[in-house]
Amino acid sequence: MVGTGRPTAHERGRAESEERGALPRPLRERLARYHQIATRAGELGQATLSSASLAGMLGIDDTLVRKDLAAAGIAGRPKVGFATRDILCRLDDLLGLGDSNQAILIGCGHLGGAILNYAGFAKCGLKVVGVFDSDHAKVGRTVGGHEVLPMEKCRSVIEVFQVALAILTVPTSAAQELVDWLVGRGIRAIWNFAPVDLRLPPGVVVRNENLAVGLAQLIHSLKASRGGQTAAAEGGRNP
Amino acid sequence: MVGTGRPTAHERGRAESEERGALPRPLRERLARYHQIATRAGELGQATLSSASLAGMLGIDDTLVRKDLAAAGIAGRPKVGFATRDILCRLDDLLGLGDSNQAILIGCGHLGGAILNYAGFAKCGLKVVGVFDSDHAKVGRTVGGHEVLPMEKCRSVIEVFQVALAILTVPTSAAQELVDWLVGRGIRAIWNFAPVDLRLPPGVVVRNENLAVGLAQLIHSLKASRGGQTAAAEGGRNP
DNA sequence: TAGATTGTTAATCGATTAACAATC
DNA sequence: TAGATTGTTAATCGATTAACAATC
Repeated sequence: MVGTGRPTAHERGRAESEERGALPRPLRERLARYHQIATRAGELGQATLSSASLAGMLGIDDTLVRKDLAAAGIAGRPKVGFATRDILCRLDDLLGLGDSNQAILIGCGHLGGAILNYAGFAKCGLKVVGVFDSDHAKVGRTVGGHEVLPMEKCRSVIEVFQVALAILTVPTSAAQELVDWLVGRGIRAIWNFAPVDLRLPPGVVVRNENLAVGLAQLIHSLKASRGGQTAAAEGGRNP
Repeated sequence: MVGTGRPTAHERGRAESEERGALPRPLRERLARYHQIATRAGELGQATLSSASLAGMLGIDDTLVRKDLAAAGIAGRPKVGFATRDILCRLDDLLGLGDSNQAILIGCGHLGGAILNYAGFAKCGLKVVGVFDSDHAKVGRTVGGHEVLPMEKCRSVIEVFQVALAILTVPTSAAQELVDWLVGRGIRAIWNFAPVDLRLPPGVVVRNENLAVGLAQLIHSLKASRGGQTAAAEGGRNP
């Protein structure tokens, strides 16, 4: 940066996103999708994937796929394609999915229970080491193989396991206060399912899943396409 | 379009997204968020919202907020801000959330049950008129106030209620085949929670919620921010 | 009035696509 | 070889921001 004035929004944005090798968000989202497709292809015994086939599945240009994979450091072979194994290994590494990612889940309602019962997140290295609820009526139950613990034990679990990631499936009204407390205890990443945009201090990352916003967009697409022939695929991104 | 060649990808994309007033995706996502914030502000008795306060909550530039609201046809008043009621009414109308949006839900597992038990989607006008599962052991149960029906009855429910929207909470392996069938029965929009990118004919819209992709991105952000001071908010968008 | 806020145009920037070369 | 596919540079495009005018 040159000059003495305060940094512009562009300068701030760039400084934040470029440190420590963070990827631009659109690229990162596509990489996560390539990873998912490659996982399935691997299970089906498919040894290679062409940029055209990946592009077809995502509804994007095949040039973009090649650019993305090149940016991720994955090389293909002309006339053959990209090795499924290369894609998986490199993206596991780049996205950090190979490690064991320990997490706690707070709020053991229907959605919390659904997440605990879904086995697929293990492919991202997710390992839930504690499940909590402030409702003492729920404490002691077993959900998805996890015993529900009282909130009083949350602090020590975070410390003992050095947990960095918290999954929040609590009511909207409780979310912001809880997040502030969690950040104070050392939590560095929040997967938030409450329909509210949480504000966080620098150094903490959040993903607001916000299903209601997704539904609103889908409904708009539906209305807009009525009578037309719009073929639109809505992705699953969360800002 | 000029010339006789086949349309370029740009031309195709433009033709698809501009017909019948569909909004660019990033804009539409922000509009859905403004709607959500305005709903909450209204419940709290807040009569006006400034572009700066909206921008602060979403972590974006306030100029962008004013541009967005202007694009939506919402006018503000200097020194006062935008009327909460104006935002709500206009976005209800523009996004199509004011109408009753009838839907069916297929796949009554944990996630399906969580969706049926969440009241917040009613704010988007969502009304579930049928819940189905191919597992006969689940048929007859009541979930979130809905009786689970056998798949055999799905066809007639779609026809009788003229349902356009289907919520899919079925296993990945069943998703594509089921979607093909639903489209044949008249379904025009799919809210898909299976971690797979469904392919659809023109005229049908999909939103792939794909939580695993969201988790993968959050984990990457966490790793990338380690040691740094990255303040990143992940949105909840789905391509 | 002065000041705060909206409204709008021009500039900038990042992401995507087109064109084409390189390679197996 | 011929052909299919990857790799890369330049052009394009859309979205965002900066600058500033307008308004209450």
